[in-house]
Amino acid sequence: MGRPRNFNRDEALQAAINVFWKKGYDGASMKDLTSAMGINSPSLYAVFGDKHQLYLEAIDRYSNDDGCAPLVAFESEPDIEKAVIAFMRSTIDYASNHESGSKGCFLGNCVSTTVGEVEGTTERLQDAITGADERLASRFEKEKELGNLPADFPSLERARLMFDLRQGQVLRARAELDQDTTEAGLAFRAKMILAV
Amino acid sequence: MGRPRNFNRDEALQAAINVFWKKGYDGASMKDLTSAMGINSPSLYAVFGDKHQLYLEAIDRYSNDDGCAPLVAFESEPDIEKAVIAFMRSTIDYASNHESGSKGCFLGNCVSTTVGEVEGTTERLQDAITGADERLASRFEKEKELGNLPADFPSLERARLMFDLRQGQVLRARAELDQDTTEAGLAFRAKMILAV
DNA sequence: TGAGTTTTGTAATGAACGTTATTAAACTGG
DNA sequence: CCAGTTTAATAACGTTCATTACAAAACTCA
Repeated sequence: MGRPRNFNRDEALQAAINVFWKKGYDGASMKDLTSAMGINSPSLYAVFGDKHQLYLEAIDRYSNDDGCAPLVAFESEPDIEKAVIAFMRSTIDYASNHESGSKGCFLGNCVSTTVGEVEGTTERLQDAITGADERLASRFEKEKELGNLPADFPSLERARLMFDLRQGQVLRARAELDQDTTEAGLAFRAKMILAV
Repeated sequence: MGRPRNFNRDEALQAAINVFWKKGYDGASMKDLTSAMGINSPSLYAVFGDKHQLYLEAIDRYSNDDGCAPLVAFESEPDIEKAVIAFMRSTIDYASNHESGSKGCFLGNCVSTTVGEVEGTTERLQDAITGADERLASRFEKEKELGNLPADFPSLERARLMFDLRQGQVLRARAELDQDTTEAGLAFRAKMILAV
């Protein structure tokens, strides 16, 4: 069986992500996947291997793309305090208003459901978490060099703090709780993260 | 079909919780459930209705029992700062070393996988979250009355902060990341939560 | 002990699962 | 326009799913 010709592999993968995101690994049936991706099952097997490989590829793709939207927001705002707020606001927005209609964070769902259950997920998801920690921390380090943060600022510790807070916001979004409530107190959180 | 006589309903329900916790709603097969619960499927249907009702009952039971172990730890420690630390330490310990071998938090998994997908879960899980917020906040209010916290202390906001932090710790536990790393910086978090 | 009822175990149900063989269609180069 | 090859769709595979009918065993109370 050869590969299909005129279809967009990236779009199909994105569609698969949305299905896995909404229904989980076990909850997503091949029928759910193929109909969302606009291909038949033989094509899916030809292009992606099988359901399991497709899932791993979905994780990789999301990790390098959508998943780090808040990180990008954090890195592209020059002022560090505004950057922290941008990170959290982006998290909330992304987790509540994603175009696919899915709520929360795909990677967070993967952690909840497949670590220790589906082969190959643990390493990927651990890397995603520690990678985010380090990426946040490196921005803090840069600010220290610039003199915008004190020399004894514990970058990694605060990066983890920031990331942990994020998970609570994601949980509330996924539970479809009021988004405005979640936004309240955001300024204090930013100050706190940056406090010595 | 009548109800089985000599088996412990509570133990069976707890076993079901552990299966759902580890495998999720879709991932848990009736075979997984019945063999863990030590009953045959006809008995399960007689006692709990069906898989769906069993799941809802598992949520209720966990909400009123295991799920609030950190809340109890928080409420039973007299000193408020130590209480905050006790809450977080209990969270970490519970999420990493539960006797069942399951990692993270069952309710967190439920939110990730079944809100909007399995009927009856959304209200329950929303109540669990906001209920925890309020229970934490009420302790803060009590401390305010006692003069241990300033009169303008924003109890609910800090309760939410505390709960959100918890989710990050739970995520790391579920991802099987180093527990000690998660414990580091705990003292700062407590001070921060209580800061004006 | 023995009739009647309740509990337990087995087995069968139809549907849906992931996966693949097979057939039909579309495109290619000559 | 036709032979050869690549892509798409259908249909079938065996398995497992949640659920239930049914048969065997155990207990209750006389």
